[in-house]
Amino acid sequence: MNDKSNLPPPDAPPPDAGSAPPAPARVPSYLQALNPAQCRAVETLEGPVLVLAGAGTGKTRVLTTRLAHLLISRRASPFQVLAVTFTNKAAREMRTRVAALLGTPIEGWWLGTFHALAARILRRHPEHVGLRANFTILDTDDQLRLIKELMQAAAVDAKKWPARQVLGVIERWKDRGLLPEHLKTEDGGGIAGGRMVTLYDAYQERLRALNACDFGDLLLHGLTVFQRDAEVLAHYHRRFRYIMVDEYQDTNVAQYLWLRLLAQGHRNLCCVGDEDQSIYGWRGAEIGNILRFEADFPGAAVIRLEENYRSTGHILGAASGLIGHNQGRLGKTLWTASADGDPVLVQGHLDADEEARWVAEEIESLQRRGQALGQIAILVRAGYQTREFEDRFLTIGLPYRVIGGPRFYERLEIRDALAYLRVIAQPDDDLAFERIVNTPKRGLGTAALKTLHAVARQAAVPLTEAAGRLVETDELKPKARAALRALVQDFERWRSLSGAVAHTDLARQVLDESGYTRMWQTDKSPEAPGRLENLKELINAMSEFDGLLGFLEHVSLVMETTEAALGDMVSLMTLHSAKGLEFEVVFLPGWEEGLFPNLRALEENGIAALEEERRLAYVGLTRACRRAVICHADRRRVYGNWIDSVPSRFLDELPADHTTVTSACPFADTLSTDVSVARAGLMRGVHEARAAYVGRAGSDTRPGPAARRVPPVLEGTAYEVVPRPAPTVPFEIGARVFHRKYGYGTVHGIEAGKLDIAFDHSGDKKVMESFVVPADQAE
DNA sequence: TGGTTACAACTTTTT
DNA sequence: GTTGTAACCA
Repeated sequence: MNDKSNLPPPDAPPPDAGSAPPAPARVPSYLQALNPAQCRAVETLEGPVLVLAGAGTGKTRVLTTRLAHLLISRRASPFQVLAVTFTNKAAREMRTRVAALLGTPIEGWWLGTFHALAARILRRHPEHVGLRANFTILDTDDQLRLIKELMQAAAVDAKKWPARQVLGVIERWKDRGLLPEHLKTEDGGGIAGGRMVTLYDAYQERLRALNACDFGDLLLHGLTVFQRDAEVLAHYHRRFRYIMVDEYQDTNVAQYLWLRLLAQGHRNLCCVGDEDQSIYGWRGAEIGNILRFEADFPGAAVIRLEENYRSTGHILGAASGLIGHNQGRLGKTLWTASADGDPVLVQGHLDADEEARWVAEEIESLQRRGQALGQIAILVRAGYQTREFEDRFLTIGLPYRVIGGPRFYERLEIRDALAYLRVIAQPDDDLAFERIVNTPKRGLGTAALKTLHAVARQAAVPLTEAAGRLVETDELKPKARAALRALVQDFERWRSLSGAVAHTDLARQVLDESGYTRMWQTDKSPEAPGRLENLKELINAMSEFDGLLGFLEHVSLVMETTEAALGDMVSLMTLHSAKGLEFEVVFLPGWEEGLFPNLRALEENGIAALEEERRLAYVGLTRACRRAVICHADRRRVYGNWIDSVPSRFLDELPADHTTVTSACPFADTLSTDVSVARAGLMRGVHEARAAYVGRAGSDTRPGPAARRVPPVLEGTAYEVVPRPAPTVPFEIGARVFHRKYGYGTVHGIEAGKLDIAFDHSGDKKVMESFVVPADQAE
């Protein structure tokens, strides 16, 4: 806990009485590396501070240096600093970078995500909210099953109001710090037949009975604990002398309230953020938090980081011009000392396929000039846009990776395995029990489950307990009874082992003895081997943790996949997942009305959504270091039908002196009037927007020579040209092959390194030889 | 209980 | 066009 011994000798004399802040004899080297604004952000330690850190202005550097500075100058011990991030990745990065600055790893400090820190506190005081210390943290899957159950019990039509939507409403309430008792019965409008609040109430009640909470509850319960127990709050006030928050623009109301309560102690709250990069409003983030900071914390110092170290002048100019159209801003003027570079290129296309083909050609041409593929990204508004690019890249054999796929802990087999472990760790976890009671099949079907539920409800006990009682009666048919008894005994045995055996061995044993492993071994579907592999990987991951409980906590709070291995490949991802990253070359396809700005977003949230979409565009542009290319297509297939599209209004908002506009549309200057009309319609209202989106033929409004393509010019850094690996094995017609994306298939045509493959589940595709392996070599 | 068919949905996503 | 879920049937 106390890590003073870990710290290097301080630059300043140690505080003897702990009162007077020590004055460093000289400016430490880690401060000399900063620019004046960054320096001020690091050295302004007392009182509320808002650091407005524009894109690429060295935000992380400031945060980590500030943290290191607090420790090195002996103003605070590690355990007196609370450092909150939004993602585990950010927390990890801060941890390693501070450790690097200090030259030693820090332990016992409070650095983590809102949720992880809140959970840590809640585990210490769970009784205030009716929980026990071993409470379960539910994931979306569990939440939805629970909601569905409750909706069925309340006879709410799940067709009309999908459980997803109901859960969404509850989560937004939680984001805003609202408990059922804060709401009026009619809140929630007509959703779920007007019974939203009743459902919310029932949901919370069930969670308590399950000794479980969801993500929102971690914060909400945290607030309740602080409000109910002044002693507890005072304890954390004493403890946290300095509080630092990253990505403040992404905090929701509950997080804001939580921070405000904790910061009341010493008032040393430093929030870092950028209102122009607030892109999570749709999941409860409240941009008002950052806009209101000075009003919330009177006397706050506001420090702007405006020197951008990432992008060229033209990219920065284009991005700044665009974001300047937003109203809700605190305002920053980013500048750079680097060269102007090339103007942002705006390129029109006929359709999405042509767009993908063109981008692929550009990438190949960049590659020929030595551009590393790993420094090229394609950032899309919606996940499905990656399809055309993937198809194209597969055809021409361009290596790429898609970021943001399905996550490890969300896979079916992993969730099943975890359910077994959860029941062992927390017998009240009915959701986990239900999940595996008949997986693998043990003849405990709907009838047996119904009886079991009845017993549980009648005696008001959890399912595990009810199962124990039920097998003593003859309510079940003999076969079902025997099966259930076996399961009950299994769990008793495993639970008694859990103290004695290593948790990894326990897990292995549970999977074997329950028949779960065998279930997949006998399964002949193509996914089965992979699933078994994943189960092994799960046990592997467990060994990093001391015990079962610690592992389960990790799984609940860190729902992320470990970083994919970094090969030299083009990255494909959504704009949202690109936040915080940077690439030398960025392609931004699909800048069309309806897609971007996104029509559904506008429908839901009007002008606020439009500004958020614009921030998303800003985030996209500012990811680029040297070159940004924006594309739009005249038509695009949306769910099977062709939709004519109009170039995005954001294109008009790009300052002309920072952009070069070309178009592949041969009618570029003949249809332009309709477009302005359509755009005007979008400004007036959403219904007209829809008409504009679906109804008009698209073209580029800008005058100028059609179809003249301005080739991208890169500044002359030379790179090693990496030769593509030669195809591995020659394939024959009829060969069974495996493909990373499309699965198993049969070759039925070969020409010039490309294979025609009939995939078992993905239809016929033309694929480069180097992208498939013989079926028997598949992982 | 498993398998098939019909129907609808379908923006972004971390914890 | 694709995918996932719910209802229905053998």
